[in-house]
Amino acid sequence: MSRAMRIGEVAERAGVTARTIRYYEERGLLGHPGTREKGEHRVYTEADVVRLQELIRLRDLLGLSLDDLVGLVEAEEARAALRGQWEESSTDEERVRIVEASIPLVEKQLELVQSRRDKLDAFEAELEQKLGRLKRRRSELRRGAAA
Amino acid sequence: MSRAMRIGEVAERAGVTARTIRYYEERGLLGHPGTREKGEHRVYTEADVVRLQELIRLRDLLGLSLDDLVGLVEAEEARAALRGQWEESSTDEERVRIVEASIPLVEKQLELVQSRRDKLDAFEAELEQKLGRLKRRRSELRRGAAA
DNA sequence: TACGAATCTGACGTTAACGTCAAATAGAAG
DNA sequence: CTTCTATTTGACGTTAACGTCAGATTCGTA
Repeated sequence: MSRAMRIGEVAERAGVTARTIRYYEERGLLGHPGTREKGEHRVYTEADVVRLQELIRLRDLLGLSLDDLVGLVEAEEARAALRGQWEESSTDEERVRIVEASIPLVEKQLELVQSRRDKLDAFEAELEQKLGRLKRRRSELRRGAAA
Repeated sequence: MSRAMRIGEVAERAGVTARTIRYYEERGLLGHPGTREKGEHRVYTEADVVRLQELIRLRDLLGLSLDDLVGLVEAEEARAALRGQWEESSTDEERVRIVEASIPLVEKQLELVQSRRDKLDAFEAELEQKLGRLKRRRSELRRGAAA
């Protein structure tokens, strides 16, 4: 198990405030529901930090809203729940199910990232064309002005 | 000259509302200041549509705030103003200055787009690694479960 | 066990980027 | 000139994503 941490440390490592973390939990993005008495301090692990950092990244790089993020996470958990009903046998099967549930989530994230990158590629190409036209036009004008 | 248009048509073509266009003008991003009597309808050209679409794109793809966009645009106009003081001679020199003023702006946009794309590339690579690990782990677990 | 720093739980405040509404007006069409 | 629709200005409303504050409480430490 990784070292236990409290909200302040997690916030600092993820580059957000404690308020943000509480708000994300309130929205259902973070935290282990039902494992904390009212008033107790929240306890996090290394995996939670990684998770939070991923969410922040999706938010910042793709501009996803918290609703979007909730959608992603819920899709993950819905799959996990469906799989969970089907058969609850050994501990190894349990792990398989966890792994299988997270694969479509990562695939979805990949789609989002790639789609955005494609759009940026197209934008970049247009800007380069435009820059080329401007530079060409500039030298043409300079030639004309010098004549 | 390209066909003249009013705010409704511009809004539809750019995929925004008229309110957004007025707000952008209020923030100094759009419109030709001092060329309209109070109460008159706003008149736009094809170039204005292109300009607006670019702003929308920077906003949506990069998540730039209106303050960010104002910063970009002001940088452009500041250069144009500086250049304008220096020498005001012929009409051709005028055009050179306009072209020269817009080059750094396009370059700045290119930087922003490329920087964002780099980050997305890195994110994409990480997600693919993660996906590979998950799939490998899945087949390992299945093998173990079958034994 | 007493202390002090960090955390907890409400609750209300803030900002950007528009949405919405009303009354007046502009401008194209007949 | 009338009519009708789109537009204008001004003002207030809305939402997401936290910020901020206060008083109570928890938890590592001396």
